[in-house]
Amino acid sequence: MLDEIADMLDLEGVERRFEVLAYRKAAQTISALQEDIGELYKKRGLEGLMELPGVGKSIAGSIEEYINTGHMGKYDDFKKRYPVDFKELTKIQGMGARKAYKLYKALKIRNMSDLRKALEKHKISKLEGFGEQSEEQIRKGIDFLERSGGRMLLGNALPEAEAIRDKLVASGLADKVLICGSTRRMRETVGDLDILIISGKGVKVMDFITKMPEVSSTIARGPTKTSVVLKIGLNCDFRLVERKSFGAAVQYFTGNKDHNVKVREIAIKKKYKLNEYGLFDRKGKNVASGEDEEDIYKKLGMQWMEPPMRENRGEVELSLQHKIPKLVQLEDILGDMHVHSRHSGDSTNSFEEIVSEAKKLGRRYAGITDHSKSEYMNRGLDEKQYMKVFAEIDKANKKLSDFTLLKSGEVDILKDGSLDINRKTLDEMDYVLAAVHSGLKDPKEKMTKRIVDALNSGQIDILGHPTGRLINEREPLLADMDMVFEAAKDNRVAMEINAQPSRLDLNDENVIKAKKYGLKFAIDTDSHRIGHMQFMRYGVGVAKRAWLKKEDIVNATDVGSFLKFFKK
DNA sequence: GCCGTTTTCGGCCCGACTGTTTTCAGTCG
Repeated sequence: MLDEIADMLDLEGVERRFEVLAYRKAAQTISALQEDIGELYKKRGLEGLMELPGVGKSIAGSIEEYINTGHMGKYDDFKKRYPVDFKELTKIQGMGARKAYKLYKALKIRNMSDLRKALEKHKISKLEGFGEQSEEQIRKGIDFLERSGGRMLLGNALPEAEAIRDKLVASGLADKVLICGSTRRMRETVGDLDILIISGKGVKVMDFITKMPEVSSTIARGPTKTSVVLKIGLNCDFRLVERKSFGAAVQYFTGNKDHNVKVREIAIKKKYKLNEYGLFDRKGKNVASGEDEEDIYKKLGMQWMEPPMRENRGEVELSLQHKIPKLVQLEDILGDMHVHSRHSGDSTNSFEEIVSEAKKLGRRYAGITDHSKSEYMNRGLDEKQYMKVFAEIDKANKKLSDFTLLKSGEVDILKDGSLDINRKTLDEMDYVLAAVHSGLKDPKEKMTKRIVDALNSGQIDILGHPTGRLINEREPLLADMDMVFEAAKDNRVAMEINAQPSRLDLNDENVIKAKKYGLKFAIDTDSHRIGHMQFMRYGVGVAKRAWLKKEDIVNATDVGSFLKFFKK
């Protein structure tokens, strides 16, 4: 709502542009909040709200009003004047509030369905300020939205699943609860949640589930299976089995489908039958212990593997040969090479906060990677400012005995393939992380040359979020990844696996490809807030899906070995 | 509308890019 108020304020004219900024900032703070804002208000009242950065008396008042009454007067008033679904329409790439409002004024378009009708009649291209290409772009934007629609980021789905699991366990009604499906396989997006339960109190469990505050409606409800729609807009299937079937059920509900088909074929060859209740011989006798997934695989002559491998990408064959690799684990990650600090504009983290959180998470070093000067919006650093930050890092390190802060920067790769920070300053960095942030729509040839030139400069150690994609929001940049990986190999540049849930960049498929070139990887959180440092598990998920081992990861070693790797 | 303090007002980010124009508006980051 605050974001939409900002949209509508924006339409009021330039003189209100600072109010727009204020509302945007408040909206951002609240959406990044770990805690539910209703809970915060309950605990700390209006004062608690006003302590949030960017939330002052007026906005806090609006939030309070909304929590207490379900309405926000300011929002409602604006909506009367601008009866347009900006939230929906601005999801279309290239469509902002102004264009949306123009469409409303000219064609009375209020929402997506109005817009579709206008597109069908080719009305858009005839409007002043719009043309054939604009119409086509809008059409493409809607297509993209639809293609990505329905699947939720793992980073949103997994915490929701965990919260539900924890409540079920805490209720005392369930003996065992396990999150299965694509969530367990750590897919980057999740179509629905699958939660498996062992309980002797089936009816009570299902009662409990359908009354959970997370649930908005019930689709189906039976003694062993209940399907609900969650308030976050995701379906969730609950499946209840007996203890003796748990292992088989976990295997079955974890998938994926193709993997399961293969495993079942193996069962048939061995004259067994595998279903979600167990592994049975011809006489119908359960031959696996059943309580444990590993035993199912073992009885089939297979080696158990972690769920992220189960995508039928050759893991079944490997498992039959007992050659499943030992995958990198979250605990192996000792450093976080991409952390923003308060020295540039889009983060508020102090060194003290970063160190304390990193230590809590078992890390032993972290690289400070504030934006470089081309990121005007984020008040990126110039050479002089970097040197100042480095001096502060030196100072901070003197006080640290069991942790090391490293000097780095998230340096911009400019349109001509050069870096926007001079060599002298880059040489002062312990390692250089570079990334493309602008001109993301460059044609393939140009973009490839740009990145390859940058890699060939010999000044880069880690290529940050190499494809620039934002899941469900922005397509990856066009570049010939084979040429990029080749150049990275020649220059000993590691690829980042950016663990931000909306990035996961490189993704699993690109990691598999890059690994064939013998490249190494840095799994980084790209933290802009302290809470982001916990995103590491999503990056490790990508690594596991690409079968990476500890040796493949440059930050799964001590700080000395990490630095040695990049010595050129 | 928020914030910090050189504190109760003045400042708040701004250039690139696109598609539309023919000098710019809108969007993005």
